[in-house]
Amino acid sequence: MSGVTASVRAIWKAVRTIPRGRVASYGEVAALAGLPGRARLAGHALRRLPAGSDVPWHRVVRADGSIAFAPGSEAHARQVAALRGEGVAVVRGRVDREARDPRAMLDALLWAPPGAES
DNA sequence: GTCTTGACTAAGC
DNA sequence: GGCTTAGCCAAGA
Repeated sequence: MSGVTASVRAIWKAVRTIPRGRVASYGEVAALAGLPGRARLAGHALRRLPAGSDVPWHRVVRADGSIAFAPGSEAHARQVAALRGEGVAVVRGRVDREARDPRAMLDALLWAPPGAES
């Protein structure tokens, strides 16, 4: 359809499963998309993301919870603002631990894998 | 067709 | 906490 590969679309779909007020790392998103270890692919998928899409890309951060964009950049500020708007605390360019608590990994399994919702 | 770059990660120092 | 190395895949030149 849009020239993007199925893998990229799988990433987008996975990002949409991230619950509001919660964040996921690129690696988690890739795993959710059925592509474990392809974290870098997740980054490309988001970069390929068309403007105005319904994909909450701002909920995707690095493995350590830091924003992938360079601090001070417009994209960085926009992501921080979007996260805060959902109740996610962002300090020094990193999301608060609460949003990426290890226990949240259990929730990841409850996010319902593709095709399991409702 | 090959080479480089990139919104990454894990491991080692 | 930081920097470097190696591995991964896709898009652009």
